[in-house]
Amino acid sequence: MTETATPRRARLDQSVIVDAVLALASADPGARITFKRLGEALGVDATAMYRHFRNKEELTRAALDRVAGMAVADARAEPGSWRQRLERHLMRNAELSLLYPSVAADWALVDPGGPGDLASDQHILETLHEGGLRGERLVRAYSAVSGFALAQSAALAQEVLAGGEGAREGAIPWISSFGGADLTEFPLVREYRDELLAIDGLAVYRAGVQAILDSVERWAAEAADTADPANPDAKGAERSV
Amino acid sequence: MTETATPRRARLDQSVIVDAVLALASADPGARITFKRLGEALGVDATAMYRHFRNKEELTRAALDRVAGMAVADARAEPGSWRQRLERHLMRNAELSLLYPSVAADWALVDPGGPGDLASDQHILETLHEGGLRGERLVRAYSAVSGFALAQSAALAQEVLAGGEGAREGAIPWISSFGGADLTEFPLVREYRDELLAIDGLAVYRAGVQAILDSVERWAAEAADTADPANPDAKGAERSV
DNA sequence: ACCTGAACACCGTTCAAGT
DNA sequence: ACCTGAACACCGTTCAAGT
Repeated sequence: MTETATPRRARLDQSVIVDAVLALASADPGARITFKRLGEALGVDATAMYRHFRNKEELTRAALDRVAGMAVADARAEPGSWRQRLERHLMRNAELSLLYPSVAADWALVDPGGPGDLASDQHILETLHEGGLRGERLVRAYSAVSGFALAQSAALAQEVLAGGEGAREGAIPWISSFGGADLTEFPLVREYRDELLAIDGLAVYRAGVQAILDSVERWAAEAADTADPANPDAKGAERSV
Repeated sequence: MTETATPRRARLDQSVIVDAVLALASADPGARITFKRLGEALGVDATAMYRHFRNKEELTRAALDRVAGMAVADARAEPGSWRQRLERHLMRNAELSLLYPSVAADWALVDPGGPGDLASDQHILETLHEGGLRGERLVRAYSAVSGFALAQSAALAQEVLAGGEGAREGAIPWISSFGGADLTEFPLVREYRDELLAIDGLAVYRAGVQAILDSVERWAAEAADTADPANPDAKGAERSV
C-alpha cells in the first residue's frame, strides 16, 4: 500500500518523520537533530515538518514515545520473574538511550504521553503489582523506579551528546577530569582516584537499578507481612494514599 | 578592597560573572541564561564574557561548581549520623537545583571539576566511608548515590525550565498528561490514575534517595559481616577492584 | 492539501577596532 | 589589558506564495 522507507520524496507522515528522526539519531549520535538536517534526509524543505507537527517539542514527544514503546516490547518478549522483566525493561531503556542519544537526551524533560509511554507505565506497574506491591507502596516504588530510569537514561544520552567518542565508550563526564587538581584537601577522592575514574555510565545505571529494586523487594516483603495472608492477591486491597 | 556586587559597571571577574549567572537563574527561573541577558545584568557587552571564560560551557561549569560547593557547605553545617548528613547533602542538591534551574539543568551533562565538585565527591565518599563501606562496595555506593543525585536534580531543574509555573509547584512532566487517552488497554494506569497524577518531583527524589540509601546500608551491613571484627575501621582494608 | 522559500528573532562565537 | 560592535553561521518559527 504505502511506500515504506523510501529515502527521499517519500510522502510525508508523522510516522515517516519519526522514522527519519530515529535514523538520524542513531546514524550520527553526536549531532543535534535539526529541521534542516531532517529535511535533507527526507528530501524536503526544513519547514515542511510544520504540516505534521505543531513544533519541535511535539516531534520530540512522538519520537520519545516510539522509543518508550520499543523498550516495553523488548522487555515483554522475554520470560522471567517480575524483577527480571522489570530489570530488563529498565536496562533496555538505557540501551536505547545510548542508541538514540539526541532523542533520549530530552527524556527527563518531556512527557511523551502517547501509547508507547502508557505501555511503559503499565508494564512497570504490572511487574511491581506482580511483586506484591499495592496502594501507596506501589506508587512509591513506581516513582522511584521510573524517576530513576528516565533521569538516568537522559543523563547517559547527554553524556554521549556532549562527550563525543570518549563518552560513548562509557566514561562518565562528572568524574572524568580532576586531572591536575590538588587533592590534598580531599583525601578519599585521592585514595579512590583510579577507581572513580574507571566508573562507566552503564555500570552506574546498573548499580542504581540494583539498589532501587533491592529496596522495592523489601517494600514488597513488608507488604506481604501486613497483608491478610488468606487473601494475598487482593487487588487494591490497601489502596490508601 | 574590591567592589562587591555593584550591579553595573562592576569590574568583570570570573566570580562576579558567576554571581550574575546565579542571580539571573534564581530571579527568572523559567528563562535561559544568555550572554546577552548576562551582559545587560552586568552593564556590559554580551561578548565581554569571552575575556574571562573560553566559552559558554566553561561558564556553566564554573556556576555548577559554585552550586555544588554550596550543597556541601550546607550539609556539613548540620550534625547527625552519616546517613542523615548524606541525605541532607542530596536533598540540598535537589533544592538548589530548583533554586537555580537554568544552571542545574546541565548538571547531568557537565563535570564542573572545580573545588566545589571535589568537595562534594569527598563528602559523599566520607559519609559512606563512615558508614563502613570500603573498596568495591564504596565505589558502587558512590556511583549509585551520586549518579542518582545528579541526574535526578538535573531532571527536576529541566522540569521547571520546560513546564513553567505548574512544574515549579511540583507536578511532574512525564506523568502530567494522559488527559483524554483511552486507558482500557492499560488497566493499572487507569486504576492508579489519580495517585500517579498527584506525584510530585521532590517526592520522587525523596523516594529514590530512600531506596538507594536503604540498599547502601545493607551493603554496609554485609561489609561488616565479612570484615575482621577486631579491626572494623581499617582504611581500605578490602580495596579490591 | 501540501510544500516552498524568504524572512524574522534569537542564539554562540570570532575578530578587527577602539580606549 | 580589557571592552565594543559588527559580522557570521546556525537555530526554530511564521507566512505569503506556489502547485
